[in-house]
Amino acid sequence: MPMSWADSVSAAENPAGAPAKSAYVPPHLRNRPSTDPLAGPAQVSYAGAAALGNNDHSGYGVPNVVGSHWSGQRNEYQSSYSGGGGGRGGGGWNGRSGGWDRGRDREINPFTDEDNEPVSEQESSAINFDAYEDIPVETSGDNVPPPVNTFADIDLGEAVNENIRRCKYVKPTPVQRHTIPISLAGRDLMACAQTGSGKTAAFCFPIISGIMRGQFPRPPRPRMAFPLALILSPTRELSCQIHDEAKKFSYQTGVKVVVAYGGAPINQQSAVIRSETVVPGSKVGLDNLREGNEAELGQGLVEVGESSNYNINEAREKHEGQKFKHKMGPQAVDESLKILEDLASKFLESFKQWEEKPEISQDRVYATTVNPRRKSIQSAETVKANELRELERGVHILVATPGRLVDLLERARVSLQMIRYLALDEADRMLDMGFEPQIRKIVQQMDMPPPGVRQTMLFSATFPKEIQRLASDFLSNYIFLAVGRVGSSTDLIVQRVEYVQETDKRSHLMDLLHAQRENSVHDKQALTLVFVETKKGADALEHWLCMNGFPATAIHGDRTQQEREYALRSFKTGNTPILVATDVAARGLDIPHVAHVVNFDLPNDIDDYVHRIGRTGRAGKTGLATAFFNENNSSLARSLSDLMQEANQEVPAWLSRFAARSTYGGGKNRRGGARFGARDFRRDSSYNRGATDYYGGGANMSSGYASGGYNNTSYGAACVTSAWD
DNA sequence: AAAAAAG
Repeated sequence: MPMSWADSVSAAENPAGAPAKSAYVPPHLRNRPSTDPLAGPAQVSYAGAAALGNNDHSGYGVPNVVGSHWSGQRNEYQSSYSGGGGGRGGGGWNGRSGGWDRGRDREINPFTDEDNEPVSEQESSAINFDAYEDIPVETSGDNVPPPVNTFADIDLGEAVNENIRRCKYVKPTPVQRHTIPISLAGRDLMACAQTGSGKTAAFCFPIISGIMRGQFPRPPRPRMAFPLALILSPTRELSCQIHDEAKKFSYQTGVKVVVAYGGAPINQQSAVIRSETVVPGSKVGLDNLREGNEAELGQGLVEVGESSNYNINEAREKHEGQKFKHKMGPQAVDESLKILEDLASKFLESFKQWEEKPEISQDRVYATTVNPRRKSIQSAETVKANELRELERGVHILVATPGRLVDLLERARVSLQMIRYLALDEADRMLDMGFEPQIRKIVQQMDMPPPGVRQTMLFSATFPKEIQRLASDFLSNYIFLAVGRVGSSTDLIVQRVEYVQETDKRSHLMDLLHAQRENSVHDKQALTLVFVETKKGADALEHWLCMNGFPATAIHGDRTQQEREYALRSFKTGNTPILVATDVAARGLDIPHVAHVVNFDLPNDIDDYVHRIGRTGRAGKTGLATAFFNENNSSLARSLSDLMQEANQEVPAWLSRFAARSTYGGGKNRRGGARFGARDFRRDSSYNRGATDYYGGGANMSSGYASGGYNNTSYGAACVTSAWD
């Protein structure tokens, strides 16, 4: 067997004796259930797959079992990269003992912090699983691995199975049933499935499981992150959501997930400093400093002296006790102050750089934080520093938005040369005009292994043909999978179109909201999501609604990240049950209990419409989608009326007339037929003309749960809702 | 034309 691309890279980068040749396992050989379990703890040099062969989960729930998961061979490399396994003596975060281990042993349990009240028996039994019984699934491609019926049929490893149980996932969703075997077989995938169909788990499970069992070359450089898997998504909120999910799925597996995105800091990023500007001699505000999620400093202030002296004792005097948000023992305070010390010295270092070298240097992160004109350091950059630090401490799965990732790549803080898994969520958006150059840069122009070496999975609810063509550049002998739209035959989402002149929209909306208020007196949780076309429009409508006594908030891309997250949280919790949004909220976001989506302004693209209304009717619950239509939307008339017809919705006569009058403009031909978001473009005659019948198998149809074996009694489990997200 | 994504 010739040396693979990855082998040659790791061999070149790893002259120091990492067993590169035996370390790389090609995708088609990975994840074999028959893999010698002994290979786990003994040989894993990077991913720490101890959990695989570790069926007794004595470590679970017992925080201080040192090394139960990272008990693989210790060596200097592992110590310096990921903080090492032992904790005592060796390595640790930033050379201090206990950094990484502390984080691992006290890995926060993502399953306990659910802010939602538990789902009652009654409510959960109301979840309409029957709606999914007949979801059609279409696959095409070469040698498609057969779907599985239960999680038990899939060998994801005991640690992942445990997390599936903790998530209360009873059985795989249709997209999971098909996708997981495909990705476990190492195959590339283009999957067309509605958000809320369980696709995040569908690509996370195989990635996590693969990382746990795989053997990978060691990261060649200590100050650079070498993720094994990359998950890209088009908005910050969606990246966060994926990160949160992935944390659950990887809990206690030793697989480390990091999220990177732009904008203001949030808690999920491990250490967050907020300070507007930092000037020598002034105070550095530290807020919400977190290390391994176990220590939190609130509103602390640290002096940064002009003389470059940072007096840790002074800081201790100031901060011990009262100023911490959460009470921490002296040891925790001690550790936190070490963190402060480290941060402060980095600040000072950056000041030196500024003084000595006003030019911004590319690879010196802190240098770029300096604004020579204002003689200050900008706060956004301090965030980046923390994200970087998190990355430096080791990452297996990186979840990111494209802009920030490009930034990290240009700064050479992240290398993609060890990527084995690439997942694009909302792939059609990622490959449209706005994003495509960045995605191409990331996937094709940096150091990511090519298709065939890495495994690539693309997911979206919609997949226009042109986008499929673009996307096929990123894939190798892929399988196309289309899961029928939920609600297509079951009317889970009732779609209504109303003719409303531009000037009447507000009063019309008010009527809707009034009616809804009356109907849902006893159901305070009925949330309404109102989509508008512009950011300005979102601000204006929010203001108008508030003026008129409706509890509304708004989200759009011109708001700060803090505002965006605040709005989303406030909406989710029902504090402000009306959310006015631009398309930033159209895709992928999982907001339970959205009862009504109002297209105050219709989008110009029918696919955007599909994504927007997909925010309701989730998890088998019914939802309502109302659209305001007028002459300005005539280009959408045809595709909208076709879509509604396909979904067995009532199409008003006036809309049909609009449709008949207009040419096919605003939308694309929905080639997929009534029940799919798209079909494999390779099956189009234009593509296959003259070619051998490579995909000769054609489409394989299978009806969702036709082959049974399901235990219907288990459908009513609590929190099953989230299995679909 | 607008929105999103880096600052």
